[in-house]
Amino acid sequence: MKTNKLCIMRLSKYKSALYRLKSLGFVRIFSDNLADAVEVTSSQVRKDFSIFDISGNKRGGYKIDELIEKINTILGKDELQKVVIIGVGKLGSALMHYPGFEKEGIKIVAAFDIDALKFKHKEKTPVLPLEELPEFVRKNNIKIGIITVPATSAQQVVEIMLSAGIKGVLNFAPIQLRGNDDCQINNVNLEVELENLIYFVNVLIKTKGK
Amino acid sequence: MKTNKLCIMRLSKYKSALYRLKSLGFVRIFSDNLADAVEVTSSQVRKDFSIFDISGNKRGGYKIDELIEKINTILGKDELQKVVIIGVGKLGSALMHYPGFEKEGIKIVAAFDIDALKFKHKEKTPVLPLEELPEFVRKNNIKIGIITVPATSAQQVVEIMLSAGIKGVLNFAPIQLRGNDDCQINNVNLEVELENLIYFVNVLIKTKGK
DNA sequence: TTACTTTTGTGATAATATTCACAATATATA
DNA sequence: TATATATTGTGAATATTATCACAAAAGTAA
Ligand SMILES: NC(=O)c1ccc[n+]([C@@H]2O[C@H](COP(=O)([O-])OP(=O)(O)OC[C@H]3O[C@@H](n4cnc5c(N)ncnc54)[C@H](O)[C@@H]3O)[C@@H](O)[C@H]2O)c1
Ligand SMILES: NC(=O)c1ccc[n+]([C@@H]2O[C@H](COP(=O)([O-])OP(=O)(O)OC[C@H]3O[C@@H](n4cnc5c(N)ncnc54)[C@H](O)[C@@H]3O)[C@@H](O)[C@H]2O)c1
Repeated sequence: MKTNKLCIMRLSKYKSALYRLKSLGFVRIFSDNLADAVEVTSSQVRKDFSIFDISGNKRGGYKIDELIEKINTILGKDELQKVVIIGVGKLGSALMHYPGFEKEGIKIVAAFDIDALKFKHKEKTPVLPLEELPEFVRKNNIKIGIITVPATSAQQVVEIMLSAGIKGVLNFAPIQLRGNDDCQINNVNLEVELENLIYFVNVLIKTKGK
Repeated sequence: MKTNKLCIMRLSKYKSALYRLKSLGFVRIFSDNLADAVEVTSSQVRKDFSIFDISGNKRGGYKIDELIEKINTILGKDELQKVVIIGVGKLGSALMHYPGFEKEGIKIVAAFDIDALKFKHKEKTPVLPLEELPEFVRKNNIKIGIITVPATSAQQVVEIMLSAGIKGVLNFAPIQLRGNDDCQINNVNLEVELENLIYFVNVLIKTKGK
């Protein structure tokens, strides 16, 4: 079973589109419709599905409910995913209180900081001292953590997370983190995203000029 | 000149690594060092450079200052990039006040919302009514906008932006936006990012089990 | 029931992206 | 200055990803 990051991201997008289409009253769907919704080709959709042995009905398409369920299973969403956030600054607290994650079965169960002013032991999503992270992670069997600390602290934080047993990190600090083979580190680098956009807009403007 | 999105993103990362290496006292750099810093292969670095006719010295590597300048030129960073934000909620205001963009020559010059409670006409980065966006964009020759409104408003907002003359959109709403050939729309979908991470962590845990 | 149409599923093919490998050459060394 | 060595720059080779194209299957209509 060959998979790659882009393929998995497309699965997420298919799922999201399927929820929308379902709420619009659709019960069955064709690769064509999904392709439109996600802006890929229909053979891309079918190929992605075939990689995961998702099959529909020739001429009948796919049943939306079944499809959503299969994709959720592939994406490991059968159970609620518990996630912690490290760094409760501007970005961290925006993420912490974002209701969109819980709708997707992702629950921010706690956050950690080193600034005592940020601590909130009694909230439904507590903000705790960083020292308590290892114990919390072990007790609650947390696998995923989000890093929203300044770049200068990020490497140090990731090391604490790894030794606590975290297996997956989503890092927002604009710096390349060193991990190990036991842990998947993905980066969201918004400076890079903006620069990329600026580049392609410049290309666009130039090629339109002629 | 063949380019692709990943290659441009790597250029951004090289640049970021170069600033760091420079601050550490380096003056010259080899493809090998950069490769380490960005976690790619050294031939990837050299190939990326050769695509843009960036050349170094055989045996002498690259001069950091020249390299930074060349990459900045490619990325269109010779002049300050003015950007607007639409949607001053939790995420939008985090981005609006993030100093990291200005360091990279990206300036958030104004934000727009429909909620009168958010308006701030007198701040250095004003929050203005959405109706004023078209005029502001034209007067200030803005090319880039960031969408941080709820998914339900995003399509409507992007249409206003396009007709105002915006050429590039960074969209944080978890929905596929329709644009046109005159405009580059890039998406940052954090739900998708997290789901992706969860998938690969599950793969990791499974393969470690055996 | 049969002919016709639509859509899937997938091997073959094409396009893209990365790595290899090595000649060319700039610098260091003796 | 001559020799040794490290590093670039890039075609060729490989690997990865996406598209094509069509046989097979399933629904529809007559
Ligand atoms: N704010 C944005 O819009 C934005 C955009 C792009 C990238 N980022 C990146 O995201 C990260 C957070 O940005 P922010 O604007 O929220 O910063 P911030 O300064 O508002 O918040 C950082 C938080 O991390 C905490 N912290 C610092 N060191 C820590 C440590 N060792 N352990 C635990 N907590 C620690 C601080 O107490 C603070 O609460 C930064 O790396 C930044 O570069 C932010
Ligand atoms: N907060 C997060 O951490 C987070 C994470 C992932 C994705 N997102 C996405 O980012 C977007 C913003 O999230 P948020 O948490 O900041 O939401 P929010 O509700 O805090 O803020 C939304 C803002 O947009 C404004 N708005 C609504 N309709 C508008 C319109 N038509 N024109 C201009 N402004 C309008 C609202 O007045 C509000 O100020 C959403 O699409 C959300 O799905 C947010």
